[in-house]
Amino acid sequence: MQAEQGYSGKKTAEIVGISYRQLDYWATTDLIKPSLSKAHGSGTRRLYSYTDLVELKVVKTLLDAGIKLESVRDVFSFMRQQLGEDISSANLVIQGSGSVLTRSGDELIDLVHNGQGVLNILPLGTIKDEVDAQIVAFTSKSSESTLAQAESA
Amino acid sequence: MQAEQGYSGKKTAEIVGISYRQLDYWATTDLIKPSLSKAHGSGTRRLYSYTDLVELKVVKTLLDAGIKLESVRDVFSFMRQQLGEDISSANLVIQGSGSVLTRSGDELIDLVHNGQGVLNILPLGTIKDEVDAQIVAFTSKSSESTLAQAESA
DNA sequence: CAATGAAATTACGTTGTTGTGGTTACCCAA
DNA sequence: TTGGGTAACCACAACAACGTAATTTCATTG
Repeated sequence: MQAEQGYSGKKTAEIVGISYRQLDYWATTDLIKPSLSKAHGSGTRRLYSYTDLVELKVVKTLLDAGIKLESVRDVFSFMRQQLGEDISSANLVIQGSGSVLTRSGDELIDLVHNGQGVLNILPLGTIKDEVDAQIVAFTSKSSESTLAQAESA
Repeated sequence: MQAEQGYSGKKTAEIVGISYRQLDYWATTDLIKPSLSKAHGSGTRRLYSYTDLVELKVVKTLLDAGIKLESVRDVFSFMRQQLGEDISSANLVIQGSGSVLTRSGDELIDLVHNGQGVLNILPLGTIKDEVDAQIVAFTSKSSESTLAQAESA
């Protein structure tokens, strides 16, 4: 038996807390596509990676905060490049046109102090924690699998 | 001849930088209605106050920042009470469900530091300045009228 | 008072993001 | 190999937030 080879569409939607319709729509409209295995017709299966889960959760969080999906699309055009490793301590800051990833708290405070337009601040550490919690909650029944394994996807 | 008795619909839209359709839609759907004179049928005129202009500019700024109008409606349910006098130094902070007005910068920093969910920060001083600038720009031709008079509306 | 310009109203179309439900086609187990 | 389950796909409806273009009705000027 293989270890978790990623997350199915249905399980992904459950973990992230979105509807399957949303997951599907976002995939077909090129917002977030499954990086492990893309669909190629009816009957085929999508396979999402752990990083995909985090990105999807970011989308959901922004939507819950009242941001339009259209704006979320813009954010991800930028964020996809920067989103490398230690997201945990970073903050995503959206300023009208562009977006920034701040590593230290000081950077963030500077932005807030100088702030001219609207600032939108999203702590990524919290996002990751929530995803981890939901993974544990939904994978507990499926026997053997540690979080460490899950995140390596 | 009377001094500026408020702002007409068309002039208001120009000053704030929105379409007349938006102004109309927001009025008929009870987001922001003209406080000096409401419409009561075709041919009648709406009359907006200076405070109305600032509120409208807040709406536009939030829209430009990618916030859904539906969320803006929620914000104004709250903000309408607090929006009294010295807005200039205040910041509007939106946190998922509710909103807060911070007077000092320290309050704001605290919120950012503790921040769990998504924070949306809007400096109201800038808004007021922009409205003032546009009032001057559009009222210059209409002869006599100082900004002090305009703000007293 | 009548005409005219302007502003509110109405009507219809559009677009993006879903919900719902049916259809197709693959994957896997028996 | 052959079903059966399931996941992707498709079609349609709905809704909010407008754009655009008549159309009504007032306010004001001559």
